[in-house]
Amino acid sequence: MSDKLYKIEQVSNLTGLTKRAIRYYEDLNLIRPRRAESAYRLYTEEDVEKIKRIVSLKKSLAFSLAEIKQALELDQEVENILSEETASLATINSYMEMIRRQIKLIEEKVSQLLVTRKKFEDLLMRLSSLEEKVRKEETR
Amino acid sequence: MSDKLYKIEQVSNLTGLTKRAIRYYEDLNLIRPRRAESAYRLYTEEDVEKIKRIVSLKKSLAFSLAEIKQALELDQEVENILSEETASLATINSYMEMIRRQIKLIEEKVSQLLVTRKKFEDLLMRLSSLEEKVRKEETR
DNA sequence: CGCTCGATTAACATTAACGTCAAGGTTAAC
DNA sequence: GTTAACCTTGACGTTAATGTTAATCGAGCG
Repeated sequence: MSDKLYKIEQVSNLTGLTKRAIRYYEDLNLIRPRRAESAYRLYTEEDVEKIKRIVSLKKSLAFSLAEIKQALELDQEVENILSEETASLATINSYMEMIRRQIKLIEEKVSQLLVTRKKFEDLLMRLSSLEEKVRKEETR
Repeated sequence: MSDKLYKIEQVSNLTGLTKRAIRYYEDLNLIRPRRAESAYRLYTEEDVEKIKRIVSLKKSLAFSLAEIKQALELDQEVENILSEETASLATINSYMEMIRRQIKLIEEKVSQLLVTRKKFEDLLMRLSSLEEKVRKEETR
């Protein structure tokens, strides 16, 4: 089961990447889809899962200087409001909303990173078991 | 006190950025150093702190596709080792070390992000107090 | 005063990560 | 069997974030 093969546009829909980006990732050897006789790229479920993992890792990246600037400006504006104490309720609430959005963004990145960390920790534990086993066999 | 002014090379040493990058950030209006009569840029302690904050935010980013590829490859190699069970102790230990390094990297990024989140949460609480105060004054 | 070191702007170069054609094959529906 | 919708491989364009080089100016030292 699950030997379904996808063409690139479907993969694009499934992953949110553009077709161009998907081909680019192949240039970088991040993925290696097989080919039909027609030379069409054919992606397995596994390929798609791998691309989704890449997307998730990339999302925990995405902090351009422009975004950093926005965050710092938001910070500064709020500091001004706090020191002047002359803002309207509407203004205050709108800034609170903006900050909440920033916090949410950060939390998404953090949780992406934690998923990745967990994967590595699992690998570490499994390697540790293997090491113990090998060690025992050697001293046999 | 602390009205010391730095020239660009000193700032470069203090922050780890190149002079070019520092000037570029000025182009983006991320920083606004004052100028000497000679047109030399002069940076206050505050300027330097701000730049350090930018660097820290940038570091919690830094996950290029090349790095993602490395991580995925490491993952794959380890999976192979685990399934084959033929690796030497030395191999196993070296992979464990590589994984530990990846985990450390991730944890650094996470803690950077958490610092930033905490700053925003502080702002949120302070805004919340201000809101309450304003609300009371309005219904007075 | 001249020399050297460091600062300035300007401008062109580069790398990553795609976007955007163009020219041509493929597939599926009618 | 032709047309529309999708695929392919170039190849050149673009944006962010710098690197690099050139030409010029200022500062401090002997």
